[in-house]
Amino acid sequence: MGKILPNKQNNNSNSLSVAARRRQREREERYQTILKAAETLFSRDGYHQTSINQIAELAEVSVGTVYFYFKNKEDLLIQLLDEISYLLRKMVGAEFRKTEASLDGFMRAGKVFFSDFCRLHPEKVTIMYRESVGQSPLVSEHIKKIQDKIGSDIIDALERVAENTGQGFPGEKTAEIISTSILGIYDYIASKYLFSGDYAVDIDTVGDDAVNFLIGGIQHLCNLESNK
Amino acid sequence: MGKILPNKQNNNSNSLSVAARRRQREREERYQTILKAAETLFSRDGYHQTSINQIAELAEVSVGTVYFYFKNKEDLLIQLLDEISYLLRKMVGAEFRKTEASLDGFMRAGKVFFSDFCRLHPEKVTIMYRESVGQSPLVSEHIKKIQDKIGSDIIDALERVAENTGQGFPGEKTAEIISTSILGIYDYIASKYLFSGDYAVDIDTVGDDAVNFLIGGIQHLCNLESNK
Amino acid sequence: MGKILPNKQNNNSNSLSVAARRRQREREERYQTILKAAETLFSRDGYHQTSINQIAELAEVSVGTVYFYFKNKEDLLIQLLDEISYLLRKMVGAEFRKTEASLDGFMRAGKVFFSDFCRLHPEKVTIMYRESVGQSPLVSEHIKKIQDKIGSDIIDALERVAENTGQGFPGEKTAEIISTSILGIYDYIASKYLFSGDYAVDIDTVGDDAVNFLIGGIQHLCNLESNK
Amino acid sequence: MGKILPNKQNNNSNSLSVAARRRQREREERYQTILKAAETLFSRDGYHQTSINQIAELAEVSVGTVYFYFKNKEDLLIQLLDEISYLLRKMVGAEFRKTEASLDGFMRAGKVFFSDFCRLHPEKVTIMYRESVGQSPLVSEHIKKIQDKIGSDIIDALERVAENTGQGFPGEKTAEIISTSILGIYDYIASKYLFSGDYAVDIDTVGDDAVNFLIGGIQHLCNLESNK
DNA sequence: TATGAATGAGAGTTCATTCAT
DNA sequence: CATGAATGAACTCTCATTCAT
Repeated sequence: MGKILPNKQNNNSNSLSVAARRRQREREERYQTILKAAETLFSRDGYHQTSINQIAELAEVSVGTVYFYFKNKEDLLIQLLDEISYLLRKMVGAEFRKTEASLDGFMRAGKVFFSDFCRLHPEKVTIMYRESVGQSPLVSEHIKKIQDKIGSDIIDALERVAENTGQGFPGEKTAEIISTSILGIYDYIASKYLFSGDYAVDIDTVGDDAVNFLIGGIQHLCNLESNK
Repeated sequence: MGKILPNKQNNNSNSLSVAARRRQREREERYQTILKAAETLFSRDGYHQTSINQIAELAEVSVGTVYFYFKNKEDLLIQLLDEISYLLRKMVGAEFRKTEASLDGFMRAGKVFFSDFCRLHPEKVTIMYRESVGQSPLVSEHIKKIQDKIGSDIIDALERVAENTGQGFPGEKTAEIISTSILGIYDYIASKYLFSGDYAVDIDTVGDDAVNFLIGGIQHLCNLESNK
Repeated sequence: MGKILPNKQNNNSNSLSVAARRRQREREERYQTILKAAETLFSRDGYHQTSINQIAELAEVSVGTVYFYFKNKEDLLIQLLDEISYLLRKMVGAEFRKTEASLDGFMRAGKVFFSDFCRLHPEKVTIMYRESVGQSPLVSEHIKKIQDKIGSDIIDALERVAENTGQGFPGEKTAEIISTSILGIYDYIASKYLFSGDYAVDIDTVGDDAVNFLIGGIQHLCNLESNK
Repeated sequence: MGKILPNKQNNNSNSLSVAARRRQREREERYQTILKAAETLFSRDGYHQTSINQIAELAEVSVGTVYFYFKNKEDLLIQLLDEISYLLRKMVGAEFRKTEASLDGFMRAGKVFFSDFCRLHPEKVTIMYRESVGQSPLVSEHIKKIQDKIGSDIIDALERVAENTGQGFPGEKTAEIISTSILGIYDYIASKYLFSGDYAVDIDTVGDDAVNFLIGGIQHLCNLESNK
């Protein structure tokens, strides 16, 4: 993730001694252990209902150690959201890039989100979508940046598809609106069908319907025909 | 909203004395004053960043008075969400019922949401969509019920439209998925274009695009043709 | 109980109008209703766990009315303890006075306490013995007076018995010590066998043993022989 | 008392480092300091009249520290009662066991209670007997267990004495009733002559009379002759 | 680096008491 | 006399954060 650890030269050269390398490896493991503990608890109990003591306990380190690796509780959430959004963009983006920027790409990317990302990382989805709101200004600001980044991915994809098919967007903001709508659909569908135990449904089927819904929306707004 | 006030007979008969009626009216005013103060602060700073003391101060009452009218802080949020969702359903539902259960109805309902509800009650939208997540189990449970109610409204509307046009839904869960997607779109579009000061756009235009997007989604999933 | 009601002439003469007499009667009923409500709640939940609001609710009056009849919460407890101790002294003392100041009188008085007072008024016993400790200085002071009064009753009885039988007490404080011991026995036996649901025993049998125990104690200290 | 401190392995092995041992010792000292402060204030002002802030102030720690060592205010009282009852049982029981289970043992144990325990630890007696009633259900339950334990000690002693002297108890519950009566005597005598400043008497003399009183009671119920 | 005891501001909540009507 | 809404001081408890070891 390229996270630069505190007070540490990010020197990957092999000039480091064996001991130094071991220490660096251990540091990174600790960092991840703590982050994983936070992920587990934030997703299970929520950010505000989780205390640093609980995180330290689960990670089997002292509270002091948590504060050595992370500036404060907010930082812990921010780093977590960064990791999650990085993984999300990597997985979904990679799938889209396999196609030649077509609506089919949106379909495949959507399936990857519902069938792979949500299924493999339900806790990450919970945090991404549940702890992304109602936070302090500082965190809110950061979250907006993340969402803008993911939004940009979608807008870029939309524009390339439009270019490829020779179509355009009726309004200046249309691509952005579509992007925002898609994010809303992803969030609500994932939240409803993944975490509320009441719904015992096949996430694949649900994902298919949701993807078809948004494909329809795009076509309707842009007069595109699926090149599927 | 027909909220029954604490320790009060809900006696609407005119047998009440003048003094008693005045007191009851004052009680309801106080109740609304406090609720309004909570709305303002929750929407500006967020639920967790708002203290009961601040609410009392803004409402110009003592903390004790807040607790006279509301069981606790959670109750304050729940009553608020109830009032907001009641208003939302009333406004949007009334507009839909003006049509004869057609896709056009969805369009008009969507416009009412974006152009009327969001514009007139931006704070209510913030609370409805920002404080609806990451809360304690008790609140989460209540919120789920509210969302289910609104979701049911949409599903009912969808089914009546399908019936009217002689179409159907491909899958058992399709109507529910569409409903959930629409809620997601509403949430994200409203949140993005209403409260992030960066975007100075015409909410009407944005709303139009969003509504067209979801209309396209419905048609695509159900093979409906707009009877607009 | 001779409790003088607030701001009221304690005029029992028949010069009062019918209406005035009715009001006075109603006042006394209210007073008793509130006291009874307090008794019920204090005995069930304890003094500190009971609020004035609860008492008012159970008595079906407003909190203001409670404060009209009683100076404050402490006063409520004090009046209650006065009533209880008055009844206790009346019942037990009356029984003792039926005998000619003999050890037999102690026996009969003890039986009255266990078989009559405890059985008929378990809540009064709870309050008398459970709320008599751990209170504020003002209440503590009053309780000490009550206990001294009951203690004096016993000491008087002991001295009359000693006089009747020509015996004496070895030490200056002996009568007082016996009296205190008897009170301790009454308290603990009543508390253990009356209110802890675990013990399903015959209070009469238990009372008999307890009474015999204390009779033995008296004899041993004073070299008396039972004139039973 | 072998109280296990929070989050600590109860590792008594000498494998602990010097620093770790020092920290453990300091933790135990702090724990005792806070408990001692609570004892002082509870005994002087009563449990309900004492606030955590006062305890923290007297112990010269912060409120947070109090809550680091004790779960809550109730826990503080419970730990205190445990320590007191442990000491009481140890002192009185040790004295009784010096004799060969005779009435003389009861005498000596009684003297130890009045002359040693009460004189050395008047505050402990206050708490033991004044805060043992009128508490919340949770505390009440715990207190009942403690009293049952002490009661059992006495019953055991009584049964061994009866066995030694070839006597028996008239009823099934007699030993228990005697035990309860003795506890009542201890409580009332200690409370009256130790803490009510009005009585400046020799606790030894008072104790002697009280002990003789209960010895007489036992003999009378069991037809025992003192083997003194 | 790692620890974990200590901090203390601040939170939510209760409740005896008052007083205008 | 009776009401009950209003008060606000005081309480218990939490927890992010620090720092000496």
